[in-house]
Amino acid sequence: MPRSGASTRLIDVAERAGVSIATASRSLRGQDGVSEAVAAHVRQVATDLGYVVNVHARTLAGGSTSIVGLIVHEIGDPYFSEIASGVVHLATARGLTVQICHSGRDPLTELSQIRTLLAHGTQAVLIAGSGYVDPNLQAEADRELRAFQAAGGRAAVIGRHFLRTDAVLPANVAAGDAIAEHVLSLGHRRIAVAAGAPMLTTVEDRVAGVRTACARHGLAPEDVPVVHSAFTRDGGREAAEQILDEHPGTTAVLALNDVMAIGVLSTLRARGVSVPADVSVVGIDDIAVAADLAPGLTTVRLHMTQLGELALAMALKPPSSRPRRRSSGHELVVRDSTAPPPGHRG
Amino acid sequence: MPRSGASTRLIDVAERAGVSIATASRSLRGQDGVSEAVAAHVRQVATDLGYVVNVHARTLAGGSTSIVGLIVHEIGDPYFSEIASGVVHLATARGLTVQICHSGRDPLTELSQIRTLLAHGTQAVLIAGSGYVDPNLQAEADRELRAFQAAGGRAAVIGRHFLRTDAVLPANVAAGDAIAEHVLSLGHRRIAVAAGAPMLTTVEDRVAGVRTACARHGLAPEDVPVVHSAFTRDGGREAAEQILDEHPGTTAVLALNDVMAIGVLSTLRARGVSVPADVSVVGIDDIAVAADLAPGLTTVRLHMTQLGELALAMALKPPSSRPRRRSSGHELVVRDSTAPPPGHRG
DNA sequence: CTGAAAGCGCTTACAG
DNA sequence: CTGAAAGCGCTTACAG
Repeated sequence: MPRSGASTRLIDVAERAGVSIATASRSLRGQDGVSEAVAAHVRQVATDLGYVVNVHARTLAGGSTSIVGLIVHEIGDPYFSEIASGVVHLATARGLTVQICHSGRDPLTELSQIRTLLAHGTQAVLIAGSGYVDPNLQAEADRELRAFQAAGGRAAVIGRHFLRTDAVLPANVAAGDAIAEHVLSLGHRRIAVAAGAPMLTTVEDRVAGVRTACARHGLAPEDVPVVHSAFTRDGGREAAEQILDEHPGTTAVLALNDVMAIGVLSTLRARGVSVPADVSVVGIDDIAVAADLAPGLTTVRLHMTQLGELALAMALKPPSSRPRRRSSGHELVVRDSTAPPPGHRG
Repeated sequence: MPRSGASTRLIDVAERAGVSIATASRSLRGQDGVSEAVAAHVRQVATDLGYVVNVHARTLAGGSTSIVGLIVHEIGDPYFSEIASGVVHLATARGLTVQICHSGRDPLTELSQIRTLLAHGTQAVLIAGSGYVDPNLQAEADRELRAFQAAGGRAAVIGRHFLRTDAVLPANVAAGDAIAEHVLSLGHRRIAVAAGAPMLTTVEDRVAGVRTACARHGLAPEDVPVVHSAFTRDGGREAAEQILDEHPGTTAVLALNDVMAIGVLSTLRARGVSVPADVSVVGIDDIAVAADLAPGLTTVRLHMTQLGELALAMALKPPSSRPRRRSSGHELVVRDSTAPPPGHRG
């Protein structure tokens, strides 16, 4: 492994500058308690020698880390890669490095990733991705994060989690409401929902929003079938197949995220169902590619890049006595995948 | 900052297991020189206590690091998020954590990211994304990486770089050849290329492949205009506009990556040009969404996830005396965005 | 303002 | 097979 002994150490700088390592350390960190002349000299020597602090030694000795941990379900998923992009951009601007882990939407994996990040002495950990409906699933993670925060660490989540941390809350309920309201006001009454796993709070919240809008229009829960599948493109395919088979006559499919909507569109295309002439399709998130699908996907913009930036910004602020919560903006983006139902008189 | 004292330490495990920290350390690392019974007991205790090794202490003490650095142009770009996904998956399986940095396709930024990663004592650094046509742009980076590797660090790149490291070479020339050959054999002769910045070796190589195929079919370089723009979706839009304006009569647009192809499709749609009836469009990469565009994008599959895994796997092997090179597989994936040119007798 | 010294948590010769 | 001890490079009380 890279022997740090191979490179310049603080003691080399100190000796060359004719001071103690304590003084050298203080000079380099810009702490006061050192005469400016000495400090300047030390800094010059350090530059000449190409000195770079050993992060491990610094962290172990109690100095601050410059690492931020980010846990995502899967970095290949556009929702998460857009969040990650926001995090990395802000982190870079602040001189921080980002460590990325996969949770795979599994509470146990998530816990072990949290532990890894804490062991790496990250100064902040960010958890992107849905929480779990059953609070017990995150109880252990909550315990770890509280201890971490009690010791001065920082944490923030994106989504509704049962964790005592700062949180950025995507407008999931409002988004569910908005997509349902949109198709309802177009005249649709035979609506089906392509949803991710029911254990996810994101799914629960988006379904709740859909239900609210439906109720407003006089549709009972049993009138609107919800098909649960994986919260992925392939999950969307499966959900669409099930909807077509079990609920023929459906005129609008509400996919609870854009990647599922992509799967839904794929299945409809394969089955020769025209969108939006026969069936309207809606998503949520507005991932970058949503505008470029054909038909362009009607969806709700959740500003993932901003979500990521926001979460990191919160985590970097001094902690408040109680966890902060911030909601993200959201707006319905109407494109070409939705229209009035067939035979509808507009 | 997060005091690691807040969490379980090796000495806690050792005490609880009734052994010395030396024995505990050896047990946990699976080193021999410990009776299996003792080792098993220690491991059990560690698990019970939720012990996670402090990476900084381990590294400082001379153990190996468990961090891998990954430099990408931009994690929000599907090409890179798919590579990152492969890297993170393999890394997780090997008990490694991945640090991600953005290069922004800028040599200077890239250099500073390399420096940061080295200072963090990563055991390996992976550079994904194109190299630069001018070797001088990476001379300093090369120097740093050589020193790093001389000291036992590992490095690998994805793409053609002027760096003395292991390398995974995406089949860029072959891919360029394949897409050109495909449209040429469909009968197209009025072909234009939507390319990224000419300073990138990836662009240079893909253009070279295109030229080769064109030459085979009797087309001179001046017969095939190459429009350079940003290697992004918006770059694709701009390139397509320029092609439509300056080269009317073009029947096939070769976009040098899928995100540019998405931009090209977007512009064609906006301008009312039908794909593939009026104009055929091809991409390269086969990002996940390529299959779900409408029309489905004809492209060359480069297996980015595997590229990422491969690069990490190489970097994790013991170094060879001279840099290794591996080429990736590639295959033309014909979908619905290509057809014979208008009026062509098949 | 400056320095000697303890200690962060771990690994690895070196002894037993 | 097991343990006591040195040491990795740094930071930070604690003395001067």
